[in-house]
Amino acid sequence: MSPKPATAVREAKGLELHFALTVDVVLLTVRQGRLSVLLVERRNEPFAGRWSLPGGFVEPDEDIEAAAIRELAEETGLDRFPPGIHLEQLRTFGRPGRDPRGRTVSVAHLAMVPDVPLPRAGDDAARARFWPIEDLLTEDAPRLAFDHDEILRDGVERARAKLEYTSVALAFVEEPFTFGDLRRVYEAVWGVELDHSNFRKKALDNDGFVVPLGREAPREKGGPGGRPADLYRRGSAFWLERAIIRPRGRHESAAPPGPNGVPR
Amino acid sequence: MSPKPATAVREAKGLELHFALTVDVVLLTVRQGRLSVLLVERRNEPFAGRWSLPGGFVEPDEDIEAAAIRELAEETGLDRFPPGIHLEQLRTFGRPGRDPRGRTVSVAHLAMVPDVPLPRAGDDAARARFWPIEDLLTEDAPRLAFDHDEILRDGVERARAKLEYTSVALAFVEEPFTFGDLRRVYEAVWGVELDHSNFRKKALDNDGFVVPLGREAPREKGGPGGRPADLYRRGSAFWLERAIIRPRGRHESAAPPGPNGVPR
DNA sequence: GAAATAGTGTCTATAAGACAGTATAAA
DNA sequence: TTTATACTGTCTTATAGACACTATTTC
Repeated sequence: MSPKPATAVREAKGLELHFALTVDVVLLTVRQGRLSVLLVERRNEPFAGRWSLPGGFVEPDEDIEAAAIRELAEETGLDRFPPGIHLEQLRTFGRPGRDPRGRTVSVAHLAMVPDVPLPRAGDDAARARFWPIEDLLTEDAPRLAFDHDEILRDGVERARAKLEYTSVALAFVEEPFTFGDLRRVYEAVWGVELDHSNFRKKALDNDGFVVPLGREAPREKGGPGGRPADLYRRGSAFWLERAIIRPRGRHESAAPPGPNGVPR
Repeated sequence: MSPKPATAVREAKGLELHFALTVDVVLLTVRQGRLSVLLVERRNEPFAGRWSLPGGFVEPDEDIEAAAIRELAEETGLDRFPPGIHLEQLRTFGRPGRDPRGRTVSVAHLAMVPDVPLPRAGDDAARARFWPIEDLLTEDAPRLAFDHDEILRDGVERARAKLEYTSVALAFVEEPFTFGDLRRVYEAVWGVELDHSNFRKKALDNDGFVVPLGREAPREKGGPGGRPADLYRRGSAFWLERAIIRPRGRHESAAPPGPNGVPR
């Protein structure tokens, strides 16, 4: 089915077009051992000068996911997505009043990428940079534009949970990678230290998670010493047969009740 | 912040309102030992006469979740939600062309309720009834309106997964309930048989999952015999400390790749 | 009595976690 | 040599699953 022009849509019988639709993206990466998110400094009102998640309006005949990819490219210069990138819908935020300009509904996305080069600022963003999560989810952190603080918290929690039972951690590393690389991803996202030996055992217990390349990584000169590590590439499995569970309380606490008085 | 009238919204600077916004609800329940979903027969075009998920347009100044609750009430007569009901966002569907009338974006929701009385048809729906899931997810099942087949599959899979690591199964039972009641919920949603003894052990291992009431249920006359069961009510925990895992392959298979070539 | 359902306990296989020991590199 | 990292194996404990046994009801 081909999309209709906006004029035809507007005149369609019984269809009232009251909403502006946007996409926002929580783009996570691991840099220098810290889970970080890409933020852009807003150039225009509302919230000019405030930091926000990259995003923008969906075009009238554009698919939602395509809009998320396009906005990432326009605002950050990430115009060619690295292989293995993960992109999924997070949740849709549509509280009346969340945008002072009027009724906008935002489909939030979660993306995970390897440690890519620093993005350049695009048309809509004055500046774009990665922020360590630990510098944002505190009391005295800068408040983000719109309801992006809430979206960011949702995205981080989704990522932390999803590392347990899927292979999305692989989206954070570039091939080939070592078990050390992969373990440091888990440690950065979860903010914990993991036992080398047990981590390897659990990862290898999951068929199709990682594939050994049978070679050894040369150590970088100037770095620390140590035995060269075996190299791996991403396997084909998405769901892990045996979850790699976070140490301690697997889920921190009970979720806050939603508007209906029900935990989400 | 108070919502603005639609006219003000439409004239807001730089805000083009190209989208109609709808909500759809996958309302699940367990009836006669079978996981079932509420469907309504459409009265109006498009897809008049086809079965669809209950749902409809979000009003210009209405919160999205409130719209989901309102539509359920209007279309099904479920105007007073039973206590313990669960309602959460599922995913947003916005492919251009999914609604032949023009560009509509639907925020799909997942709801779980106890075995409530048969709903009555409302204004927008000719008929409303519960359909067993097993009669819908097969090859020769009736095709639902719009992309509701896909939404339904998403909702059922979400519910099946969420029974493992949260207490949402409690949304399917009325208080007080027995371990037999609760076990039959898991069996119906997962389509498996569970060992009585081990199920009880695992449920009781989770603090705050269920609370014993210290009384015994009288057996119904006319039914099968058996020792009267202890009664329980819902506990306060939402996340389960120790997941109650499905037998066999916990996740059936790898997810199909999304538009970006990446599993969701 | 038989059949059905509920509650309790026990045994075994497996998985999780702690940790010791060996291997190979840089400085 | 010391330090740092990687790989391998072992031991203990915890959990999962199978299943036996008892308890209390209907028919």
